[in-house]
Amino acid sequence: MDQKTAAITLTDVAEAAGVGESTVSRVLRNHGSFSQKTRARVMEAVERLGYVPNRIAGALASTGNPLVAIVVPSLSNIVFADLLSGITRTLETRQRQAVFAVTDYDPEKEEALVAAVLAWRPAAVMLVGLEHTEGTRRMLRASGCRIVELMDIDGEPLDIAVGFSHVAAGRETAERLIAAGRRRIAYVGHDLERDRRSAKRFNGFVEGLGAQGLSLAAVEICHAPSSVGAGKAGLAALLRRHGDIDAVYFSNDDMALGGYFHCLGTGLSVPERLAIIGFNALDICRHTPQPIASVLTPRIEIGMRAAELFLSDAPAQSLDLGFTLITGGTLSATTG
Amino acid sequence: MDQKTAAITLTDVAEAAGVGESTVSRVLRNHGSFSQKTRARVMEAVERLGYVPNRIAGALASTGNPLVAIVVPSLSNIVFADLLSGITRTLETRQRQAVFAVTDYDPEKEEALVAAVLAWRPAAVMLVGLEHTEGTRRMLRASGCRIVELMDIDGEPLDIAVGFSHVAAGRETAERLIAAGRRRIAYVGHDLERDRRSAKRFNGFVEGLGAQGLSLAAVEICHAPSSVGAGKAGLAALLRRHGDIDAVYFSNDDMALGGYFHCLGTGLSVPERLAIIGFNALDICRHTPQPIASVLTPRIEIGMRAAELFLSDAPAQSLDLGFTLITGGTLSATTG
DNA sequence: TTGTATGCGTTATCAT
DNA sequence: ATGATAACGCATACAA
Repeated sequence: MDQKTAAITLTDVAEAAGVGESTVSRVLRNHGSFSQKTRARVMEAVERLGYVPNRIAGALASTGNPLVAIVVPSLSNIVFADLLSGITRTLETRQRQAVFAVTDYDPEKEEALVAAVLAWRPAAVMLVGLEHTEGTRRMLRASGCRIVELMDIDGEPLDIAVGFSHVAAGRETAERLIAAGRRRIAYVGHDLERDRRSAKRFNGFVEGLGAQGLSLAAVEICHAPSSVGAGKAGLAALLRRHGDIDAVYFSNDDMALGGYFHCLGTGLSVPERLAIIGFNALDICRHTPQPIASVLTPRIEIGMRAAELFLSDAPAQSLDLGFTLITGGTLSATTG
Repeated sequence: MDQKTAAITLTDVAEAAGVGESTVSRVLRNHGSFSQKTRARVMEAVERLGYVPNRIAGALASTGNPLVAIVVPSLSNIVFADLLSGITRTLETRQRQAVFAVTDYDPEKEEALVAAVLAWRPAAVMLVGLEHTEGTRRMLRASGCRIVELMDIDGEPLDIAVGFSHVAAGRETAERLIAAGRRRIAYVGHDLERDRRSAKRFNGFVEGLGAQGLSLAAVEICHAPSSVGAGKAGLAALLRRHGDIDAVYFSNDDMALGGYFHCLGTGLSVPERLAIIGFNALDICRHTPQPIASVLTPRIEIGMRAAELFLSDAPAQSLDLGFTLITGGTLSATTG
C-alpha cells in the first residue's frame, strides 16, 4: 500500500528527458549552466512524470542541511505559538523546513529531544531560554550547528540569543506599581522551578520593590503550569489570607486574566481597590472590559529576527529586543 | 565554524570498537543478533566518541521514513496548538519526528507547503480539514504516504479522517438555543471563505433553525481571522442595528469571548437579555465570571487518535470523535 | 554472531 | 553545456 507507485527519481526524469542526471539536478536547482532547450525538456519530463525531488537524498549528498530544529517548552501558551509563527514565516522564504518538538518544561526531556533533533543534522537548533542541562549544552556545542536561544538574554548564550531581560521586566513592573502609589503588593504565580523565565521576573520584581524599601506583602504560588483557572484560584486564596493588599503582580497574562475574572465575579473594584498587572500582553487582555496592565513582549519579532540572524549567518551575539509596559486599565487608570 | 569537528560516523565507531559497521548498526537499533560483549564495546565507543546517528542517512538507506508532516492553517488559534500537542505527544513515543508548516488558511499556500513537505518523503502527512485544492489532492494521492485529515468528517476523506461533524455541531447549537426559549437569534462570525469548518457550522446552524421554522434574525461577518477584538466589535455593530435579538451564536470562542466582554462592558445582562454561545470550549471561557456556553471539541484526543491510527497502520476510515454541548452560564442559566 | 558489499537518490567534481 | 562517477552515512541482504 505504501509504495504502490514506485517513487520516481531523478534518474527516471533524466532518462525520460534524454539527458544526464547531473543536468536534471542543475536545472532543478537552477545552478550551474544549461541551455534553455534542455531546460525545457527537463521541465517537461518533470511535469509529465510528476517528479518530486527527494530532499532526504539531497540533504545527505549536499553539505548544508535545509532542516531547522525548533524545541519549545509548550504549545498551550500562545507565546510559543507566536514564536513558532515568527520563525516559520521567515524560514519559509528560504526553503527551510522546520522539525519541532515540545519539552513540557522538562529539562531532561529537552535533552532527549535535542538529541533526537540533532540526529537530523539541522543547520540550526532553536530553543527557548538559556537554561539547559549540561548534557544538552555539550551536545549542542559538539554538533557544530548554529544554536539560537530565544526569549531570554539574562545570561550567557551558547551562540545566538534573541529576546529581552526578564529580570528587567520584573523590576520595571515593580517600579511602575510603586509609582502608581501601590504599597501592599502581592505576587500570584505558577511553577517557578520549571519556568525559569518567570522565576527571573519574580526575582527582578522583588529586587525592584526592595530598591524602594518595600517587600512582597504576600505570595501565592500554584505548582502547576500557568492557566486562567490557576490565576483565579490563586488570587482568591491570596485575598482570603491578605484582604488588605492593593496590587497583584501575576506571573503572566493567563494568570492575570484569572485574577481579573475573580474580581469581576466578586465585585472587587479594579483598579481602585486592587491593581492587576500581568505579563505578555495577550490579545485577549486588550479586550477585557478594562484592559489588563501588562508587559508587551515582541514574540513574533523575536522569532523572525532569530531566524534572520541564523539565515544571514550572523556572528554569535545576544540581541535585546526589549519589552513595553502597558498600563492604564487594571492599573492606575485614575490613580496617576 | 560549521564543521569544526568533522562529524563522526558509524564507520568511526566501528573502527574504534574494532567491529564491523553492520554490527554497530545492529547494536544501536537493537535489531538482529550480537553478543553482550560486543554490545558493550560498541556502546563504549559510542559514548566515548559522542556519536549521534545520522537519521538523514538512515532514512535514505532504509525503506520507512520516520518523518511525519503536519500542516496546519494557523498557530494563533489554540485549537491547532492542541492538535499539534496531541499528535507530537503520540509520535514521540515511537521515535517519529514531526516536520510542520503553517498555511495561514490559504489553500494555495497549503498546496505549496504540501509539496514542500512531501519532498521529505514523510510516512504520513496530517492536515486540517477535508477541503483542499485539486493539486493538493493529486500530490497527496500520488505520494503513496498515509494521509490524515483532521478536525472534520463532513465529506470524503482521502485516506484517514479524524474529527467530528461541524454541520451537526451547528445544528445542535441551534436546537439548544431554541430549546432554551430563544427566538430572535443572530450570528457573529469571521472569514467564512477561508475557514471552511466555521462555514459548515454556520450552515448546520441555519439548517437547525429552519427545521424549527426559524431563520437568522441578523448576521454580522468580520472579514478577518477570528479574534476577541473582532467578536467584540461584531456584536457591538450587530446590536446597533438589531437591538432586539435575544441570542448570538459566535463562530468560535474567541469571537464569543469578545462578545461577552462587550456585554460586560456595556452592562447588557447575560443570559437574561442576551444568550451567548460559542464553539471550542476554550479553557479561558470556563473561568469567565459566567462560563461561556460552547461546544467542547476533543482536539487533543483528535491529534492523539490520528497519530495512533497512522502508527498502527489502520485502514482508511473516517473516525467521529464527537463533541459536547456545554450550556449553562451565558445560556439559559435560569431560563431552563 | 559478525563482516562485506551493495544500494538509497541526490549533489558535486571532474572530464569532455 | 553536459555526462560519468564518486561521495554522503547508513541499512540490509548475503556470506562467513
